[in-house]
Amino acid sequence: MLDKKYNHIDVEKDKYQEWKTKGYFNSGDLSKEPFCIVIPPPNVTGKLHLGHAWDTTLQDIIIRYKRMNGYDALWLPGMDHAAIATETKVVGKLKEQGIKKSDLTRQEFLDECWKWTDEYSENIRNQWAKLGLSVDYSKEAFTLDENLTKAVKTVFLKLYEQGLIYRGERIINWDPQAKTALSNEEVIYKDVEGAFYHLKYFIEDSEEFLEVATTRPETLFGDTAVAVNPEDTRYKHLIGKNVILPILNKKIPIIADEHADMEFGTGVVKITPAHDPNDFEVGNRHNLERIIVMNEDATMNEYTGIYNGMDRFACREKLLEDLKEQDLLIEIEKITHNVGHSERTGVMVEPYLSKQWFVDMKKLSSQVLENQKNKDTKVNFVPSRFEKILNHWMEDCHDWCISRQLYWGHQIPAWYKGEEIYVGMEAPTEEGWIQDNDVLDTWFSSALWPFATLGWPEETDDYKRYFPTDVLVTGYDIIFFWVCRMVFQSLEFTKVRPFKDCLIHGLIRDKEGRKMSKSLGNGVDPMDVIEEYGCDSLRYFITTSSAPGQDLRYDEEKVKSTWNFINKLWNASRFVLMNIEDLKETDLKELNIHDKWILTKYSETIKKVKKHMDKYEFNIVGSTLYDFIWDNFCDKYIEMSKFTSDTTATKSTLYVVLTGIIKMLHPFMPYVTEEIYKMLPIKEEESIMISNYPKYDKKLVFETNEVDNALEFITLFRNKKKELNIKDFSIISHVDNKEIEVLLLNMLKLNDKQNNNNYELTQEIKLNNLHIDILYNDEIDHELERENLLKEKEKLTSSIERRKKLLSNENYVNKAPANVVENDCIQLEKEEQKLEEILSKLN
RNA sequence: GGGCGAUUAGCUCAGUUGGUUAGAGCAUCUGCCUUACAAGCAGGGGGUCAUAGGUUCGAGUCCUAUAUCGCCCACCA
Repeated sequence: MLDKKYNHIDVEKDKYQEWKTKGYFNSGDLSKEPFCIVIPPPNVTGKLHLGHAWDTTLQDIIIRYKRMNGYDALWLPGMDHAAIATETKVVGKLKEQGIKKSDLTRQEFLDECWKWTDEYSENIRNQWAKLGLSVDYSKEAFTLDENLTKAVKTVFLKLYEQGLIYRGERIINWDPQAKTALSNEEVIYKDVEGAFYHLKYFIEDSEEFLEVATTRPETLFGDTAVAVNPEDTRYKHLIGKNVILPILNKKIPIIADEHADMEFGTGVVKITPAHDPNDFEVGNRHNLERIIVMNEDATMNEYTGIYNGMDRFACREKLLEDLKEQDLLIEIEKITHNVGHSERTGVMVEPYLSKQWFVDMKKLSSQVLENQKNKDTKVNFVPSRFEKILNHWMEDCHDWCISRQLYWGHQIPAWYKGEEIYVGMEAPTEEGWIQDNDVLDTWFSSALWPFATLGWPEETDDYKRYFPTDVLVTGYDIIFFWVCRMVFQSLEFTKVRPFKDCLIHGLIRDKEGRKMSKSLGNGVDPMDVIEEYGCDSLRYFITTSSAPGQDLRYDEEKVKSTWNFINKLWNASRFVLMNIEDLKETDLKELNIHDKWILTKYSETIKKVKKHMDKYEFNIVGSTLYDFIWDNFCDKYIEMSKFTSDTTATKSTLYVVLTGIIKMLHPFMPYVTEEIYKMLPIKEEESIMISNYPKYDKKLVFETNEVDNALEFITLFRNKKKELNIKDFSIISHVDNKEIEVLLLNMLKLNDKQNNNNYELTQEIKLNNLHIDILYNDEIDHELERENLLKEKEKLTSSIERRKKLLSNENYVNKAPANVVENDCIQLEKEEQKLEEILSKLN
């Protein structure tokens, strides 16, 4: 016998281990049609948060659903080495132990990273288990695995051979703490308080000066020109002359370049080709020298004279003091401006001239745009609006800086000997070649994830069977980081899309709608939620509480209410199990009217649920099941079934519907549904996980009008009775249909109310063909009754008027769907009848 | 500057290709311990669907503006 209350701790105990041991998570049944999802590999940097719980639960729902629908479902798990993210963490951990990265050799440092990875990947696996995820561990991958490494090298080599990967000096985003280059996507722009520093650049052999405004005065050591707009009449005469660079007292030319905006500031801009991307372009156009003035850690270098060795910000302060002293500082104009920060270390990014590896994006991105025009081969975004993010990013993308000055990652397969470069799968055999020290951007390897994890570049059985994958599930925040890159790499190397569908979900927010973040301290640990409310509650809440693509506020009250729903299911199951203990086989031959009624609602529910499951509309599935289970099954059918629970038909119906319910809920709530399934007296499989999903069966669909009508009548009767405020009464039934009459008398508890005739008054209760009189003594408030009747009369009158008007409108009658118009007629008739009754009572 | 989303009950949100008088959870009010469940049951109340136009027989839904909030991208010497 089940406990009276659902206990999620007991229910969730040991089940995952059992499923895993029995091999239910494993794919590979070649007799079935394949279906594949690859997990977005979490970084091995920490623990999973609610966003992961959401993302992975969605995938688990899809994979369990497909498995139950007879597919060979492969959900391939894995993790990402997360180059800079992990390296930053490991550096931090070493720092706590008083060890600097530079104290270790490359290999020693990598050993530390592997230790970290082992520890954290085990944590993540434990969390996957806590979340009940049915991933196929036999296929688990890691971005630094041997075959992934091979894929990475192959891609690098092939792109290099095509000239789509090149090495060059460019202005890149430099993270001075991690001492590495970053891609544009790893830079986060934040509004910060800053200033425009207006400086005097004196014109050579003159008392006149140009007013130059800059937000980064410390870069002036790298100035190799000042630019004015060629059309700018204020300065035209100065073009070709020189100005004296403050502090260094060096002559630099005044040049004319479109880059100088006449409308902005003074119209004069200092040109620092080694420290600004626009200035770099200007420098190229005018053949200007590129002078780097900072070291890798953003301290000033020897080129800056007395400032050598100072941090960039300290230098700025001291420099401003010195400029002020020399009367070269005109004004400090406070502004807020957008400044780039490193996504991982949080420090201000320094635009910095550096020799790096880049991917030329022109061909790759145009392939994506071209492919998205073909509806048979494109990636289908769900919701479709997110396709715009992909297209937009592909239309306007800069070359991708892929080299990182880190240890943790795929070391770039390029070797140097003097000026020579060799790119290949293995080191050249001759002496004297030295491999590039740098590693690749972590997204370079994760871009290959969907096909590399399945064995590419080898034509493995898995690759042939499961690729392209069926659906990728991820948040909208990483479409341009990751989804875009998977798409263009896949198109280039496998010639097909990496996944047919791309299901996008939103971000998880706190109760006030703020992003969950460490700095706000408003993060919620999914493991805590699971502890308190159970995994099933969390999973159902998180996947059914928002429309596709919308953000979701985490609200503990709603998790609680989900727990209540599960408790409801639990108790309904308790009731059913108590009543079907002796059921040996189902027999739906001699059904009672209410059995037919629930079987019909059940069939409709299956149809609707499947339709929305197939469209990934889990919120609709959630509410459909909730309504069916709570309102129809529990509140109505179970109540009705109590009067026929000794019949095989009702027992069978209870069994069939409950079994179907738990199967449809299983993808959302794997644990409680398994627990209930195991207690069923008849079951097709030893686990619900491997049972068959319910199928819509026409034979279980019946005409249900009579019961629907009866249920409506029950509500009406209860209302009337309450209105009359009577305790003592009798009834006379005028119901013709015996089965319906029995149902009504049972449900309304009227069986012992039919024999007493000593009452003065009669209240008719009628609905369509149903009619029961209540006999009672006059205890009621006539005023109140009259008031209610008047209210109802008014309501009916206006509704009748509305309908009459509608129906007299030819346009409406001709153009609206027939069933809508027909329904209007029926309703109108009913309302008129009702109104007549009310009028007669009022007189 | 470009784009996207949101605006619906006190709160959090649904609302499918336009089709009855707009739904749910929580909260609230009334009455019930009816042997599956009081974390429950039976009933209520509560909404000019942000604003203004338009299309249509019919608009929460489609179109055009506007407002407020949020996000993304780009620019910012």
